[in-house]
Amino acid sequence: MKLEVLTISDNRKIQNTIIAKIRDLINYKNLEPGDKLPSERMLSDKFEVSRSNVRDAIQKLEFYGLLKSIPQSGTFVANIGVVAMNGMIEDILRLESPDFKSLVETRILLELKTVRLAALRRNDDDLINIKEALDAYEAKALLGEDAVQEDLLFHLAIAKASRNSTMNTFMLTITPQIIIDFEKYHVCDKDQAVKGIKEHTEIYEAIKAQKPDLAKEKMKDHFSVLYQYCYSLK
Amino acid sequence: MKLEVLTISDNRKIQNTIIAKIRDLINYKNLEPGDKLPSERMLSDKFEVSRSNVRDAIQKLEFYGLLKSIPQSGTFVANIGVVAMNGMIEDILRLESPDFKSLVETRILLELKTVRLAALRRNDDDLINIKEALDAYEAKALLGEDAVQEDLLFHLAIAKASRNSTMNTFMLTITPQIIIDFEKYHVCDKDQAVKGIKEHTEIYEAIKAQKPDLAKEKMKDHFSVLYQYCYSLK
DNA sequence: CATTTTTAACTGGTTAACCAAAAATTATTG
DNA sequence: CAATAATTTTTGGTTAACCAGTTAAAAATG
Repeated sequence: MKLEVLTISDNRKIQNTIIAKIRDLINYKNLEPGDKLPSERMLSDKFEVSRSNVRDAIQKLEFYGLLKSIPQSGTFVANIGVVAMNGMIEDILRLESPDFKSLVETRILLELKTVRLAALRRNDDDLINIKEALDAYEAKALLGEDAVQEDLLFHLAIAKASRNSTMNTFMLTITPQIIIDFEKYHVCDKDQAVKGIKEHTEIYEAIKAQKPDLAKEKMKDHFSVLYQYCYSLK
Repeated sequence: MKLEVLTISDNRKIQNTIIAKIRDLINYKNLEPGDKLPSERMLSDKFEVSRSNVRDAIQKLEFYGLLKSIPQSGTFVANIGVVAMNGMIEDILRLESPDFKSLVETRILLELKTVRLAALRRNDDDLINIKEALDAYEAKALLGEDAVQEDLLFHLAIAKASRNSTMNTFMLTITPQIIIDFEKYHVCDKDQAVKGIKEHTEIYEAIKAQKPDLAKEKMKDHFSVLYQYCYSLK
């Protein structure tokens, strides 16, 4: 089954139009932090779009912390000023979907940090989780089967042990696309999988021994191929 | 106007319940990548929740790249395997809201990279944007007014110039909460704002001169207070 | 019987009516 | 006239009916 992405551009377009209109409204009416936006009904009426579309746009701005909806009360402008509001909405409207290179670049940055933090902060439960992920990866890789998923679950287990919820969330958001791209571009082949077992084990041992610098170095080694691949793309 | 956060826990709870049920369904029915999920109507019927709730849950899983909805066709399991699917849903269900320390820690990590990339990749337009943000900050800070917003817009302009869409998005997602926390904890006081002008200018000059290492160093200096603040929290 | 055409059922998305809680307004009361 | 109580209006959230496109089944055709 092939997954098409036809309607997304249309959907984003109308959503972005509404977001821009909300921005204009905030500016025109000089709405300050904490002020109430017109009701969803009024907005859908004013903008001549469906209330669902208005709700979706509000939800997106809520995700970025710019608005806050309160049931049976209203939608409110967040406690950031008009300047930041305008700047951020501008950026949100221009956001492009992440390319592979940008994803990998970010992943390497994040993981060199999470592995360090994991070595510093991990508790015994974290260690067990990481070990389980490592074993699952090893089992799959030794069989010569595709182990991209188990690979990334190992890395996610480390991110979890870093005790940094923001980095953990970020890792979660980029992982699915990375898996898809990896399988698409065949980034990981068989012999790399076996090589990966050793590298993973070394990373695990460094975290277990609570040696942050060593853990980071081992992760760096592990990423060397990916690093080159990433920067050879363009 | 005070913004309460009462309903969120309830909303998340029911949404997470549905996500867990979708996970169980995928496992029970052995749905593989590309397979079609039962229709929203069937799910809302089976789970005994409203179709809106089902749609919201699907939307969240879509955000994390685990599902894909196609109009007039169905909702499909993404091209990642069951192992990654289970692991990621597990993590998503356990995701906690980001604490201030985790936000700042992540921000410092991201910005030490984006400023480097910006120095390497910035074009003339990027430079103009950064300069404008710098001037706006300077004007506000010299007047002794609160310039937290202009401060962060300067940093967002750098993130934009880094030409890494993923990091740019991540910076956007954490910025509003950082602004709110900064104003809440009064992280930036008056004399720091004036000191900030010099630091911002130095960062700008390094980016202009396309000296990545210098830019990173200047950003590090700029963050030194914040860094200490962050790690003194606990 | 294979192939094409037509029809019916099903899909996610949209719309409009409805709900309960919160605000705002009006009426009542001391 | 101020303070309280009752009522109406307004709100985001929910529900159910509807829409247009897709998909699968059935019928027609050679």
